[in-house]
Amino acid sequence: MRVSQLFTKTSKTAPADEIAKNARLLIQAGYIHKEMAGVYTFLPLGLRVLENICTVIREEMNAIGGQELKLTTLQDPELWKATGRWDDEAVDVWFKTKLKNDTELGLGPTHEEPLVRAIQPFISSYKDLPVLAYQIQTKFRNETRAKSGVMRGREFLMKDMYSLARTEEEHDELYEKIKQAYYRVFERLGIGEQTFLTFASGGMFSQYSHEFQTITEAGEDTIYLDRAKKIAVNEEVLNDEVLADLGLNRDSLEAVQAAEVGNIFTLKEKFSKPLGLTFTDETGHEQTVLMGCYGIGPSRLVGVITELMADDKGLVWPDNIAPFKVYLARLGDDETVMKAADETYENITALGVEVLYDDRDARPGEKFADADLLGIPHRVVVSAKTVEQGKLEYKRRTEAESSLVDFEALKSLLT
RNA sequence: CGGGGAGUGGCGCAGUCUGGUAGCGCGCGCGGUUUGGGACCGCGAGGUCGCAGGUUCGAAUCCUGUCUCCCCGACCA
Repeated sequence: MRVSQLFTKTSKTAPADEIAKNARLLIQAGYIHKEMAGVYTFLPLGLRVLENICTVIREEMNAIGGQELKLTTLQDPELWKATGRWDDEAVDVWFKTKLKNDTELGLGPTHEEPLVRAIQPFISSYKDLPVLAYQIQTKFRNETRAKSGVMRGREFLMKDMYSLARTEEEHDELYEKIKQAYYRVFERLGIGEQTFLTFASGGMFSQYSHEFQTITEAGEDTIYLDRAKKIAVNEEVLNDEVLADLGLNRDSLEAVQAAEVGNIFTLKEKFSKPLGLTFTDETGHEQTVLMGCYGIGPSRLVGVITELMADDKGLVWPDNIAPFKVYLARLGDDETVMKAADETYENITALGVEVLYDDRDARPGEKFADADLLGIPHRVVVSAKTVEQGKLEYKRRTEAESSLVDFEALKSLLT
């Protein structure tokens, strides 16, 4: 992609009405556009990052046998009345609307009910189980206060997986398998080091749920962390009984701010029972399916990764989720430089590496500043100097010094 | 929802207290000089001053109402 063709531009100033670092930088760099409070458009560069995150998640969900589907955004009140969750008292974040004929509808804040109803016709025997089904879908939640940029929106993207098991043992196995997949996801997204399994409230059906909390000042939760054991306890469930149960010592805990990037829940029969999701077991008896649900917020992750990695020059993306891997800056417009830069663009692209080629008639400082602000992990410069020496200038976003390399060396740095 | 702050060209801001018909920087267009960390000169385009009502000869400025945005708190299935 040529910068001259990209319709977004960077700005020298951050928006005045945002305080959250993630929103300020993502808007300044042209990754997102704020539509309303808590509602953000993903522009081309931002969408690439979001899609790259989704790709990592999909690969890991598919690797453990997850089957992707897409549930609807519009929700049928009758379905939710069956589980008692249509009532605003029970779920206070509903966006509700109406059909022309006055029938009420909702915009899905989560999807347990519709998932159960969509899958129910296909589950009748123990032979049909277990199942892992997931989707990546826009959720709508009427938060009283949106905040923290893309980390807490009213409209946001979520990956939600649902497990359907025959027995508690089977459920536990699935739960553990998904937990391990989550570790791999956060590892691949470059936040594995800062992300901790955290014990949180399990609701009515299990003692705990597990959150994946990433340490960042921008986070909304306070967690108590045992770094050596690599586990944490959410402030909301912290008490002596819980600590004893988890084998943790209060003195070895460290209180830190963290952002919830994933949450896994045991649901047991909470939704399957009222909605009649049952199967016939080996002995011919009807049993209720045991469920679990497992969420990751890709759009929130864009914000969390920004908060965690950005520096004073702008965004910083890990290789595998960057919108482009290489920022190719052409300095000068001599014919030889133009030709060399065009060739370099083609050569790197031919390696299967995505390049953002700054072919603009702009001064070096502006190109370097944009390369930094956009957070592209590798920068390559073609100029009269490099052409003269038959080399390319290479620098990582996170390093201060550049070096001259030949194409073969560059190739090994990029692949 | 309670408390606090703010809405003025695309972006960042001044002007509001003390009413007199809107200004600066960036960006944008044209011309020229420039070219290794956001260059410079000249010319130019661009604004219902959030919205509605009121006071006044006259309102960005005063009054009333309303909408929106941000922050703190509460809330977070």
